Amino acid sequence: MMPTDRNIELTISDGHASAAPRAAKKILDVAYDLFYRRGIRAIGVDEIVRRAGVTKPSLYRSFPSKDELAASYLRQYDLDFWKRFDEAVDAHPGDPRAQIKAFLTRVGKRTQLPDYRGCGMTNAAVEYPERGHPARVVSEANKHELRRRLRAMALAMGATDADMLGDGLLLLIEGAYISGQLFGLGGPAQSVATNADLLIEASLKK
Amino acid sequence: MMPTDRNIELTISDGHASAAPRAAKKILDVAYDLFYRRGIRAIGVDEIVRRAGVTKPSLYRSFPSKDELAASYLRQYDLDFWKRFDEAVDAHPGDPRAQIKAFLTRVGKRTQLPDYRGCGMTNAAVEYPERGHPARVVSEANKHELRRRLRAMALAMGATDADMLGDGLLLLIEGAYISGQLFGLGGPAQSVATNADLLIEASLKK
DNA sequence: TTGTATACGTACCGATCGGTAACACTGTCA
DNA sequence: TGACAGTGTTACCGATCGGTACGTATACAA
Repeated sequence: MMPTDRNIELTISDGHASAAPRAAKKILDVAYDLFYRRGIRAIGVDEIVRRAGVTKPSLYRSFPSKDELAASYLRQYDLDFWKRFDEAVDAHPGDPRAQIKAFLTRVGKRTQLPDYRGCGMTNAAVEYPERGHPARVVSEANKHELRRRLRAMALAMGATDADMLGDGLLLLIEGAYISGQLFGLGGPAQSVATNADLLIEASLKK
Repeated sequence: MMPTDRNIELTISDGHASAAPRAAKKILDVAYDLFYRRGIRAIGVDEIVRRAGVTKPSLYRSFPSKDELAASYLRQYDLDFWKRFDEAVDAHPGDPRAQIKAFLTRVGKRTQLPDYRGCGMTNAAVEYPERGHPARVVSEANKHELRRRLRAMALAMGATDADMLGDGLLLLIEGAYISGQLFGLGGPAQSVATNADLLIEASLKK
């Protein structure tokens, strides 16, 4: 769940590769944890710097604003998300149905953890409905890419209507993220992989 | 989307039937609209009273706190939600599959509206992850009841595994709420009814 | 007319919000 | 040695947060 060291420079300043200040990493690590677990709006910058053991000026030297810090958190989340996704994909080369099943089995397991808090991307989009908000922009980009990949995988499976199946899988995934944090242990999210496989079976060309 | 007059007394003070002050209704109406469209944490009590044309003491005479006002908003949302749900149910007596299809067709249409903001219950649960928060309590109760009813309907349909199908439908519904506000027009939520029907077909005893 | 209760408004509270100005200290590298 | 980047310190800003003490207006009953 924590950002990895080698990605910090990319995440903090959106691409330029100068050495990242030391304090910035601690700030982003703490912000990542707090934003994810308790929500972005619920956390003030004072709490972040306090728990990171730094001061506010250090935060504002590395991040232009709290909104941009939130966007940086989500860019890190994006990297972590695709790492998990690609692990499932790479485990079953050439078999998109097995890839989906592997990914969703893992999602289903994660939703059953005691303090599961859903998808950081999804949550951020709920917290910031205004179009163009820095955090929302990152979130929307992640979801559009996920949709594109799911539709491509549905096509590779030979679905009767690939876009329909891809979107159906996306709905199940988002539903798992949300109901995972709403119901906790024993909730509907545990059945996401099975339901997805049922939907896939029903969507293949006969 | 607005609370109805006849429900205000129930909603405001959680059951006791004394006459509700006149200002309380305006406050709840305005809070309903603002909380739903822009989020609970994003709206301050000052903005609510200003747009309601009243003053803060009036708010705090009818509602013990902002958190309780949020809970009142969700109690009203609960009434409105079940009204919509039961309209779809009543339109197809004795035919749970058609009931689900009717409800989801309507949900799918709503998600395509320009400023669709998802489900107020779901959004509130994302905004308030702390267990026991007044708003979250209402939200969780609503979702548990929805799960119960969906599972009962799946059973009435004659599903091979009714709980599995009921939970699958819940995942699709929550996915539609979220992706509706994430993708907007043309997003995956428009296909929720079709995907649900596919899943139902695949889940019936052969 | 007066008493009483209820609803409403003015003005204010301390705390926290995101964000900044100014300056001292430290380590690195030329 | 000197320059410089990064960090720390302290103190502060105006705005807004949720919430309240207290006086006033209005309605109805006696």
